[in-house]
Amino acid sequence: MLDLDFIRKNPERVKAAVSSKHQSADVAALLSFDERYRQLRAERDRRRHEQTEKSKLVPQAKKRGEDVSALLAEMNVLKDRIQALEDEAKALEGPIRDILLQIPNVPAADVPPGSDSTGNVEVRRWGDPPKFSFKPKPHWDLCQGLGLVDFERATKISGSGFIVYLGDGARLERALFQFMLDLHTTEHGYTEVFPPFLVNRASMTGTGQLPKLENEMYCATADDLFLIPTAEVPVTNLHRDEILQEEALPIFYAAYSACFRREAGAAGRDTRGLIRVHQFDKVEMVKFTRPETSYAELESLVGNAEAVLQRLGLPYRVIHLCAGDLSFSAAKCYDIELWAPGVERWLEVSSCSNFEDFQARRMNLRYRPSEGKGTRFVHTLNGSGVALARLFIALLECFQREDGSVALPEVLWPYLRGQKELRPK
RNA sequence: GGAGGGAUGGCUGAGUGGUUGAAAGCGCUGGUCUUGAAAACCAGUGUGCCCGCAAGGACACCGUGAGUUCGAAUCUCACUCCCUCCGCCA
Repeated sequence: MLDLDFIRKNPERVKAAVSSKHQSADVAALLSFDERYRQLRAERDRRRHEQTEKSKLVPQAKKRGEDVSALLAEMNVLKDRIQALEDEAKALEGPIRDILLQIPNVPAADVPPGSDSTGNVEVRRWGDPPKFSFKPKPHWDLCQGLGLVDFERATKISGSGFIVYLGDGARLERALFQFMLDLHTTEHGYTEVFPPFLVNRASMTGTGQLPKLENEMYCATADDLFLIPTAEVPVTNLHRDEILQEEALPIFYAAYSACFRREAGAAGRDTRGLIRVHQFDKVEMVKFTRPETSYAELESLVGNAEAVLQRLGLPYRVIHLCAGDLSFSAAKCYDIELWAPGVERWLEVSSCSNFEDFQARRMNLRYRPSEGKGTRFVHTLNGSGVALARLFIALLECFQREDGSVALPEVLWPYLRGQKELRPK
């Protein structure tokens, strides 16, 4: 959420951000509610002051044996007046907060203009797409031939969009996220976290999934808990409602989690294979930083995600998202896409974002500067490091051989008890 | 699931209707003293929000939300969380 004072002073910039992110929050209404709210509060505060002063007279008068009934009558009128002011102000708090929660973050100054993905800018590429002397197969054929996945039974036990990994498939999945976690925790300075996969409403609101994306998430209604769409939610909320010491910053966490998404708006898209599924595995990186360093930290965060792909030897490109393609909470975001030669598509496997103080404000996460007074909001960042299923796809499709076998990258061998390739059984 | 107990500032802990945002101690920061440190002593030390250029001032906050009262940390109700014991359980 944005600073209300910032909105008061920059209404046009905020309105521009709302429309560039295709949102519909009513900034003008917010400002008029806010104006009225402050009037009411000021009046109430004056009456309260009066009340406090007068209430002190009661015991004094009683002590002198005076009749206090006139004073009490006066106080009763005052009390009703305060109550009325209070009620009217309270009634405005809900609408103010509702609108505030619906206003998206303002894109950073260097974010490219543009209203959709066509405005995105490719920043760099790494690696060459593999050349094949045969027509590379899509991953679902490779999975079939190698016996890695059982799509039919997954549908039977859960429904479409769910995956059962079997045998080498299950081992490869586990090897991949274990490799990624090890890389980030041993070489990139992240502390490993294993979070809950169900979180409460306050956590979902803190990172910005709620109130807008309620329909995108699986909800355990009996307990009002949500299945996490990404480990970003539990991990970023670790420090919700805290005041950190400046010396504690920056904090880096890396977490594996399963991720659950209803994909309600994407029904019918990418129905085949592993491209778009309701449950997938992901290693997520989360950073808490001082405001001054957050953009430098965003660059190194992207680098940490790229390191995963470089070690695996998978070609990718980094995309700087334009304003219109930026998510609700992000101020700046890079996507990393892997080339998947079987399906002949670039697949998004990472999204690295700086939220500046947008999430911190929602979750009331601050730090105390070692110099100077008061508190400041921390900056939060996160990035996939990286998302499975799609990584799994690219790996199979890039390293496939004509006979249907798949070569495994050397960095994974230790995680697979020395196994160097996947062979049809 | 059953039965009890509890929630106060960074921490410990007092406070059961009236200048209590809150005693005391610890911790922390600055100062005095000291060659330096410790000890001792002195001073300071929550957050939010509004008004103000500022100095400063007002208001709110004692788990959360309602209520009683002229006045609530203190009384009432609901909820949440934590602790202890019993039962159940991977």
